[in-house]
Amino acid sequence: MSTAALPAARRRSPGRPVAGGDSVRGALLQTARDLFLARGFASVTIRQIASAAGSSPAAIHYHFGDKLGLYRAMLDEAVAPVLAALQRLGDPGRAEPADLTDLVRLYTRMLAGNPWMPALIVQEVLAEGGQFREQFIEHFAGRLAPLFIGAIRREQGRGALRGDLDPRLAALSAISLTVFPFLALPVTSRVLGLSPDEKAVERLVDHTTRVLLEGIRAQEDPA
Amino acid sequence: MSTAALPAARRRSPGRPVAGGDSVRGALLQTARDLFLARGFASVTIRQIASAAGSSPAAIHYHFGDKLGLYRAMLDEAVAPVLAALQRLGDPGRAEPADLTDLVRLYTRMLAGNPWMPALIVQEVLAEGGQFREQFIEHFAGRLAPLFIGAIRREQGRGALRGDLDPRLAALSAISLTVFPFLALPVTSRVLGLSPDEKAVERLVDHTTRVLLEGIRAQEDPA
DNA sequence: TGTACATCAGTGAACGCGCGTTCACTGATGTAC
DNA sequence: TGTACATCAGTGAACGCGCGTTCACTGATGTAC
Repeated sequence: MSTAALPAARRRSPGRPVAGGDSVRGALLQTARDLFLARGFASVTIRQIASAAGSSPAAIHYHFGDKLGLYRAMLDEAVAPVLAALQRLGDPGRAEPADLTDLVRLYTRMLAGNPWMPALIVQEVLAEGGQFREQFIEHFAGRLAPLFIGAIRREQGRGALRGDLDPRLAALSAISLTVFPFLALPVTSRVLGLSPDEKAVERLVDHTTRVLLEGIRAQEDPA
Repeated sequence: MSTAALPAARRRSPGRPVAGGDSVRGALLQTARDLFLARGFASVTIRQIASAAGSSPAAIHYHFGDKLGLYRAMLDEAVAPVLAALQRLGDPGRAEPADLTDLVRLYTRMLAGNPWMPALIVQEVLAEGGQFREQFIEHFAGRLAPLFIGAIRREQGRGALRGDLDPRLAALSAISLTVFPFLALPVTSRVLGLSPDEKAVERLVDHTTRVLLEGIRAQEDPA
């Protein structure tokens, strides 16, 4: 039984790898996303990432220059497709601007479909010193907020929402109801027994939109 | 002009300090709270804390054993008074159980009155690997959630809230509307122009309770 | 089509810095007699 | 009330580890002729 001296795993030998294999670069990016977003920039070492990706710290330097370079590349790659979708949504050339229900539904599905996003928001936007806050404000929040406020103002103008409603606070409520359940899932799954599966997400969307719309609509019987 | 050799600040000399001075221990705890909650455990070094508190790394070892010991002591001290207040609230011997409006108002004021709490929740509860998640669930969330659900069930039983409402989702909405605005302040202050001053907090409470209560109350005219 | 050479995509080992921690020491304070 | 001594509340300097980074090298691949 000579199990003792077995190499733990097939290690890549020195020299340029044969073509067609899976790229070290891609493995590093994916591993970096998992580890950085779960535990934060400072808590993760490049040795941990390299080892989990089956590579070496030097490969990180080769591809990304340094630790921060890897981090930024990971963020760019993760965020790009979501950013593109948002860009299309805010396009003023669209036939019909999105209404409040659409926005809540779309935002909720975006969060549900990209499980790394809540971690990104917590670690890199809301936490002080987060690397991504400025970009997030410029590209996400700064674009979404006007869409919410615009939708509220339009429906308020039609008399469908209370006239004394502050559109900024109403937008805040909409975003709170939409985003917080995903941020708080590690807690609510335990104290409220909530789960993130697809059926639960749809029930959440229905509940949220109903609470929001009932909560801000014009009263039929003003006292 | 012999400014070059001036000592940067009055430094404590070796030996036991004279009595009546402000304690190094207290200064370390307060500085640790500011730095740890703003930037996270791993990003802050004990040299930074010691230096900002006008002390030395060795003093941290003397009082708290190690870095984690300082961190735990800081958490305990910060959280103790809030925990005590919560304990009184959940006391079953109280004459009247808190209703939903009371709970939202109380929770909001707790967050507004302890500006370090949102940072604590983001850094140490919602972030993966947060040191405080278990304690938070046991002592805060695990106690608050039943109070919210209880209040909702009671008002539902009276027919004041929609009968088809899931009390767990309604509690989630209440907590979302209450907590998220404080977590998101670094972002909303810039994209929505919101401020955390006292007047704004009171307007927020009024808005939130109204949206919530209108959003979940029984319909006068069921279709 | 061969072939020589530059380039590419990495590796393994070493380096220096700064981190948490520890050590030997200091001098004011509390206490027993 | 003095005084001797133990204890307390720290300090400054040093230690070792592990971190991000760098260096010299390797061998497959692409390209010019």
